[in-house]
Amino acid sequence: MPTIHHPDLATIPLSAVLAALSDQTRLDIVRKLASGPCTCTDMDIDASKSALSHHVKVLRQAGLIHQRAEGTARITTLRQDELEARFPGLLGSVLNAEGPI
Amino acid sequence: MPTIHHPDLATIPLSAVLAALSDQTRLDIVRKLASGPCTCTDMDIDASKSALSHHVKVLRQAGLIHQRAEGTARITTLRQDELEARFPGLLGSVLNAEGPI
DNA sequence: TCGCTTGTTCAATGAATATTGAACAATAAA
DNA sequence: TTTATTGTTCAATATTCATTGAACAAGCGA
Repeated sequence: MPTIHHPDLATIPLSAVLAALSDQTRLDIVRKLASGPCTCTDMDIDASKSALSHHVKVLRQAGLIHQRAEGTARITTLRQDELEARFPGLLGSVLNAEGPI
Repeated sequence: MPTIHHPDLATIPLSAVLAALSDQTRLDIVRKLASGPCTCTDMDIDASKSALSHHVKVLRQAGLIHQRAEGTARITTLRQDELEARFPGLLGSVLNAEGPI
C-alpha cells in the first residue's frame, strides 16, 4: 500500500479547490462527508468504482479530503477545519447551497 | 447587436457557478469587477480579445455577471446581490481568499 | 465616408478531463 | 489456502474546454 499523499493546503490555489468542487458527483461526495467520515462504498455514489476512485483522488489532490487506510478500506474525511482556515466561509457556503441539480 | 441573455440565477446549479469560477483568468475578472463595473478593455486581463470574450461569456452564462451595451463597449457588472441571495457567502469567500496563484 | 475602437463569432488545434472495463494489490474471512 | 472485499491503476475512448487568428458587426469621430 503506497502511503497516501495529502497536499499542504497553503499551497493549493483557490481555482484548484473550485475546480475540484465544480462536478456534481464530487459535490455529492463532499456533502456526504460533511455528515461524517465514511468509506467509498458507504458514499452511495452512482458511479463505477474506477470513476469513484478517480473523483476521490481529485478531491484529495485538491486538499479537500483526507484518507487513511483501515484494512482494505479507506476512511475518508473532509478537511473541514483546515479548509475553513485556508478559505474562510467557502465550504460552508457550498454545503448550505440549495436549488436545482 | 443581439440582445444579451442573462439566465435566471434560480436555474443555475452550484456546480455551474463553481465551474465558471474554477479558472484563474475568470477569477481575475470577477475580482476586478468586485471593485466596480468596467468594460472588457478596462479589465486589464492578459489574454487575447477572443479568449477574453470567451471567458466573459462563460461568466455571463453561469449567471455571475451582467452586461449592457453602451456604444461599441459593454459595461459589465457583478451580479453580487443576486449571487448573495442565491448562494449566501459564496462570492464573499471567493473574493476574500488569499494565497498562491 | 473612412477609419478606429470594441467586442463577438467561427473553425481549428491542442490540452485536460471523465468514463469504462480489465488487471492488479492488499487485507480479511471462511 | 482459497475466496471475497475494497480500492487503485492502466489503456482506450469520448467529451469538454482553452486558445488562436481571421472575419465580422456596430457604433463613434475625423
